[in-house]
Amino acid sequence: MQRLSTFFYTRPATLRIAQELLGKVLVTRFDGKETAGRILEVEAYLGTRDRACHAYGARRTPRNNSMYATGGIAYVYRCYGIHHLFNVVTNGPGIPHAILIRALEPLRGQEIMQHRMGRPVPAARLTRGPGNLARALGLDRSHDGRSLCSRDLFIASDGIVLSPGRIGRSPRIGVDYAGSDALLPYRFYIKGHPSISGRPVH
DNA sequence: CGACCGATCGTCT
DNA sequence: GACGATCGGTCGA
Repeated sequence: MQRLSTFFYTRPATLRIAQELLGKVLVTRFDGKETAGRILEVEAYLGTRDRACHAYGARRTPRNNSMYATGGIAYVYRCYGIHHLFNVVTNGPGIPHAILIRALEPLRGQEIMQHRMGRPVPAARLTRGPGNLARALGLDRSHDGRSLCSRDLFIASDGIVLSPGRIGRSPRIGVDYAGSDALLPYRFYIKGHPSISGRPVH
């Protein structure tokens, strides 16, 4: 397992990074409990001119402040008062790009994930959907702004390389309020995987 | 299968 | 005071 370096995240190529994150492994080691999952589905949010992005119009508030930091940190926010959504901040300082992680394939610590969900959950649904996976990995607002090159929070490559033909692409989910930007094809996923959220568009 | 609905609360207007 | 980058359950076709 090779941990991704700061350089991976700070490149000014968020759409490329989004695709490269597919197949990588997100790991948390909180409270001595290791949980890990392979990234199956992501969405890119491209800063101040993207209506679906929290930084649209250069909006900067206490909530989205970490988007403006340099790449390689987490942006975690609360959604609908219930869920936490985990993002990877990319690009250089002052450029508020981020990639939402939408689905994982559970690899390690499934017992711990089950316990965190607080109710019986089928294995395939444990880390399907951004709210579910954040909960399963123990991610919450307290991790906002944390480095993704930490001992207890990081993304690694285990050498698995996806052929381009296995990557699907579609508009982002749940951003109808974004007008024409809701149509931008900034969602990427591994085709045909049972833990993909929403409906794959081929 | 698709449509709809309630939960629940921090954030911003 | 309104609103979500969601989720799971329910209802009807």
